[in-house]
Amino acid sequence: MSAEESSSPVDLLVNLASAADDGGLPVSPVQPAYQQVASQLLELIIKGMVSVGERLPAEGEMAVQFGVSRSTIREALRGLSSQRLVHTKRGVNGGTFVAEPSGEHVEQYLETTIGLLSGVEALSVDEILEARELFEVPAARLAALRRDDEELSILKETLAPGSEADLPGGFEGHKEFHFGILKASGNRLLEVIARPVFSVLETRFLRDRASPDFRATIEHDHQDIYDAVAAGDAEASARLMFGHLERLRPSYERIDRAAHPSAARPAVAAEPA
Amino acid sequence: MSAEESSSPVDLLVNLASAADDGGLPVSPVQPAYQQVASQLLELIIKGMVSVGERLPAEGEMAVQFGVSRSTIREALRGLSSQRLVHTKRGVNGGTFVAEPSGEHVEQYLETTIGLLSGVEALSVDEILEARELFEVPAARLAALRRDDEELSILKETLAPGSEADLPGGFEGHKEFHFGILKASGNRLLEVIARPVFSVLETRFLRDRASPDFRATIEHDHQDIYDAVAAGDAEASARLMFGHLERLRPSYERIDRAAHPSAARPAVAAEPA
DNA sequence: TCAGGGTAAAGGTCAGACACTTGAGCGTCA
DNA sequence: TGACGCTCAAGTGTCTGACCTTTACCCTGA
Repeated sequence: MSAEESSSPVDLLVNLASAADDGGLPVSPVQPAYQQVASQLLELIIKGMVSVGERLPAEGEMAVQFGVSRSTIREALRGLSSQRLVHTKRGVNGGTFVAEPSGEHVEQYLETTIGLLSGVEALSVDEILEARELFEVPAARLAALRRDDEELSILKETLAPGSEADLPGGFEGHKEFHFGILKASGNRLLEVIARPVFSVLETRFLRDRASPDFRATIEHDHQDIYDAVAAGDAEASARLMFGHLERLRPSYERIDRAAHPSAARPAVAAEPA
Repeated sequence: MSAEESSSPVDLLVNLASAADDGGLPVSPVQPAYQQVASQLLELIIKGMVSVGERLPAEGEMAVQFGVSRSTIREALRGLSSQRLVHTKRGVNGGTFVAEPSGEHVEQYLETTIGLLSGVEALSVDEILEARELFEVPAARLAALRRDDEELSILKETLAPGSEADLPGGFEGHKEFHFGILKASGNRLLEVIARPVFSVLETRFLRDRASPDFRATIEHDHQDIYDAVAAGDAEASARLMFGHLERLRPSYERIDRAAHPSAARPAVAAEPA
């Protein structure tokens, strides 16, 4: 209850007047101490005042500096570490370190959250499907223009027939192919964002696992897209990807019909050209 | 260190054999108890075994059920609450509640993380810029097709000349215009993802605030785009948005030149048609 | 030189206590 | 009858202080 005295022997304390955001109706007077501590540490990280890999003071030291107990510091730290902003190590030379941000963590978070958003009113399957097309069609275009030999050979691997046939539904190859396209697009932000969107659709909204001949269709599509990407034909890649996704669409639809009888806005996606 | 006895008087405990992911080199034998607890609670939430708004048992009760101390439970809870998966309330009828997932939280998280990713090797400004075009150009197209009257009038507001002229750089209107387009696109996932991408560019990579005549150019662009959206001309909207973003590009570039001398891959963005 | 044990720093966990918040119930008084 | 206010209890917030566990480093001895 007293992060007031920022006497900071170490130069960590910021004590930004936390009267910041009254986000609406419930005018909560003060934040819990652990939140204030977390906010201040977050500020330090975001503003780059502590750099990646750097060690924060020991929990006990921070407790003294912030004028709170070690438990409070630890609760603040848990929050940050669950956002992958810091990580802790035990033992001598252990401590709390500013984490190197990684795309994987973002993907993980997005997959969880998009899944949850789709569980409430906040997001319909149609929107996720549309977003997927918005991301993957340009990705295919970019992949055709930028893929290097290694990316291409990795992509080719995912086409290998039967190699994963034993997997439930045989959709692992499907997944890897699309991830390969995203990777070959050469835009890591696009990759980081599109992968969880794809994953949510696969893991949460795919009821009817592929029938044999539908699966053959998919594999045929993949082969065509691969050929276009390999040939460096951007527009063909985009067009084929669009066709592919449109063919897949019925497999995903009809899931949230009941739960979300939203006003069906016209489905106009990213048809290339 | 003993979340073993899932005797669950309440039907909450899942005790999924947490031997899951050895994520690489450091083969840590066991996870800390607070992480195990957090994982199990996360599982409950993701799988929908506890529904949105529902109250979890009191901290003390959970401590008994999981066979750990209340501090451990609280640390686990801090992690979940910092991911906005739960929130706590004090007082009678207080407790820990499964949070309603909201797009705002995702945006907040994405803005932070994309910013951090761009601070290390993981993401270049070019990639962010490209992603922005990938998102906003289709958004303009969709906005032209779907915008309703309210969205249109809100969008019009952001064009009001001089109303925000006092703001630093006068870029608030700029921001609101682009957010308005995203909203009018009618795809909430696209909106949630594109907004933080925009924000990162604005807040972290915009050094030279607009000169007066450059600002005039921007406002002119916005007016044109608005007209196209209002007219329902999808392709014109997309084309104009593309041109607009290309005109803005130089303002963002040249920031990470030194830090990221990455192999400049050909910049081929989402030119419409 | 190298293996082994000791050591100390730092996080992980626990138990118990008290403070603060807040809704609900109850009673009093106008 | 209704509004105000008091009290109570449940539950989170915070603190204290202790002990355990992990682990890099150092020192010793073969």
